[in-house]
Amino acid sequence: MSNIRQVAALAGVSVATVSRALQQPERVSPKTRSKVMVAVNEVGYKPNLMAVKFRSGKTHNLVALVPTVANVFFARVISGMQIAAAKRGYVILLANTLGDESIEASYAKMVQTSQADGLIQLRAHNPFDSSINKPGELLPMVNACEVMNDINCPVVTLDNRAAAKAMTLHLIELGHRRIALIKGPQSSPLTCERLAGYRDALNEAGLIFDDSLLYPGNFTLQSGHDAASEILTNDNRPSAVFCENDETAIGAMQCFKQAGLRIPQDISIAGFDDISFSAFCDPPLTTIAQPAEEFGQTAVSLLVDLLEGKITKAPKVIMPFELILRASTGPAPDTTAT
Amino acid sequence: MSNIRQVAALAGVSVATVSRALQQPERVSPKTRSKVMVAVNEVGYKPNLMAVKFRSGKTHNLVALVPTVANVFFARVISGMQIAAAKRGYVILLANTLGDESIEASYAKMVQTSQADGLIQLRAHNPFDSSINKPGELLPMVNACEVMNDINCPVVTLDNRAAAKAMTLHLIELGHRRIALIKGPQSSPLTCERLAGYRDALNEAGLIFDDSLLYPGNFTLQSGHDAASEILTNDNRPSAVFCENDETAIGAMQCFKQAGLRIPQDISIAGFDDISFSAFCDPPLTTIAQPAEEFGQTAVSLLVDLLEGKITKAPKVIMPFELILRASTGPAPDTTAT
DNA sequence: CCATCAAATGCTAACGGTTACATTTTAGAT
DNA sequence: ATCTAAAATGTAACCGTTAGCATTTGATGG
Repeated sequence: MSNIRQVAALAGVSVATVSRALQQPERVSPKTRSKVMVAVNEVGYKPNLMAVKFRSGKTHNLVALVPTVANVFFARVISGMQIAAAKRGYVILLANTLGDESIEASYAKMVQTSQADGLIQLRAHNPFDSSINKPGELLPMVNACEVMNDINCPVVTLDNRAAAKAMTLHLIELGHRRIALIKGPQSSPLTCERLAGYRDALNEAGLIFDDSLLYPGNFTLQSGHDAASEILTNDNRPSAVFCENDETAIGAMQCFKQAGLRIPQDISIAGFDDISFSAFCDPPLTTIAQPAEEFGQTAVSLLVDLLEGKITKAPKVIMPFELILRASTGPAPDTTAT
Repeated sequence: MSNIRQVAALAGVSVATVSRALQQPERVSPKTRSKVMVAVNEVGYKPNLMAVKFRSGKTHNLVALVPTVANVFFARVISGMQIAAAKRGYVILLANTLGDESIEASYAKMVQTSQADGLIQLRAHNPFDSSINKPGELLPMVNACEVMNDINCPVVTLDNRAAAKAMTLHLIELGHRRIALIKGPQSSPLTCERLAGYRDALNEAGLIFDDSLLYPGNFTLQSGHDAASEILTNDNRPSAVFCENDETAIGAMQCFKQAGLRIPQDISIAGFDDISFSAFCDPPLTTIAQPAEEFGQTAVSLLVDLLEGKITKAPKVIMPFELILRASTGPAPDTTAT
């Protein structure tokens, strides 16, 4: 591997001149510049960027803590992060943490060991150990999607409560009175927020909250399927099911259909996220669209701003959601009899 | 940010001793070691790994060129790469290339600029410029999933031709005589290999190959849906459709169902990849399971072996596939009449 | 008490760039 | 031709760590 000294020797100039010829060509005479370029090509010189990063103290790396890369929604977020990072000259170091705090901590340590400048966390948990805290300074981090409310860094999120309320109201307007909710993991704040929105809607419509209509889930296809078979055993079966994400809804949908129920004639199903598969279910799934790519882009953009000293206060960005009405939700069966 | 000199000063020893106390504790007396540890904790010393990497010339970073992170199959591969990389002390730098050769090239350059030690390419294209070629040396790269056959590096793949043949034979055994094929992108070798396997099966069964049964696709849900509506306009409609991946199959399935066809009674559908959604379709999708996570793990493992000089010849690893028979394929409609 | 040797520790030169500062060259004005 | 200022180039310190070699310390045996 050639280095700048070899180039300098070959071109018959000093290393400083080579460096300048490459970084600030206007500061070098055209003649020297071309001598240098010839030498560069001759030896196939490529600057060692590890040395540059070490010298400058800036790595231009960003760690992304993602609970599960294999989750379609997160995949879209990652995609957005990539785009924004590339645009601003940063690289994403992807960590598939499986929600494990020790894995998160080990990747967070990359920031403290100067391997990365900052971190994006998609889960509501501070991955840093306390040694990183500087009084009055923001953490070198952005918390997106599933966020903490008392964290000292920029935050990008969605009004999950309002979104869940909107969806529940949609089901209520269709005449549904008994609406099941298949929840996400207990530990996730998203689960609580969406549950709160669901309750808000019931309250507003004057419906009573019945916790026998709450079913556990964990955002996977299988958990949706399992919850659905539980629902089928309910003597007083709900006429609609709101699932806290699309995977759960798709899993549930399969179960209902295989049990011979028609969707939405016999039971309505709604999801959350609007992953690509949701538009290609049969019937297509009513859901809440989240701007997943924009989540990633905004998170990166805020983080870079923070790292480059362009912001000193931690903003809280609320992204918009959209109710996507498709064919999986319809009037409640008994509504017609009313 | 504290450095090793501050620790040394505080502990009253030389920097070399601090370094040794941390890297090879047995080479330092217990007394000194504890003095050093006290000082380390005192100043909150964390070694600057950028400096270490620069010094050692090894970054322990691996670039992964992934056509689309948002593709469920690739997401599984990435997950496998992560696991294997973490196990061997490497970090994955994820590049979402969108199949764009200039984006690939820009990330490949990270290897040549000492920002990464090696690269994993999931597409059949050499992302390096020729300057990296060393006579008689392997490229610092592993090519996985969709592979080139004349590339000077380890390769991890599946016998796509045999797999496609097996699936086609399965459909033929069910009595299907007219089997459509929804292809992947023209540019992908996978498309050709799977097509070849499809033809092999037809030949073996003595069926004639009819290229009006070939439909273009690009591995997306939408393209499956589009191809299916084309198929519906075919006067002599095929009784089975083999899709070159599961997304395509799921898109096609929706189209057929919405057109009132029953699956598999009216038309059989088969996919390729066995993504998680395939088991949760209605009906569940017959497909070819690929060991996606193992692809990623094996690729990383081979690459690390190569980088650490443990292999000098480029192996070609063929991963096993498995025919997963589910309910989306069944006897051909006219077979019953036979 | 000294010689010998091993263990422990220290000193310092790398690694490959960048950049502040010093020095030389060049061009323009007189 | 001479002076001056600007442009071009060179010199060397620096970033934080490691590791080879030199030196010191301490233990062992005679």
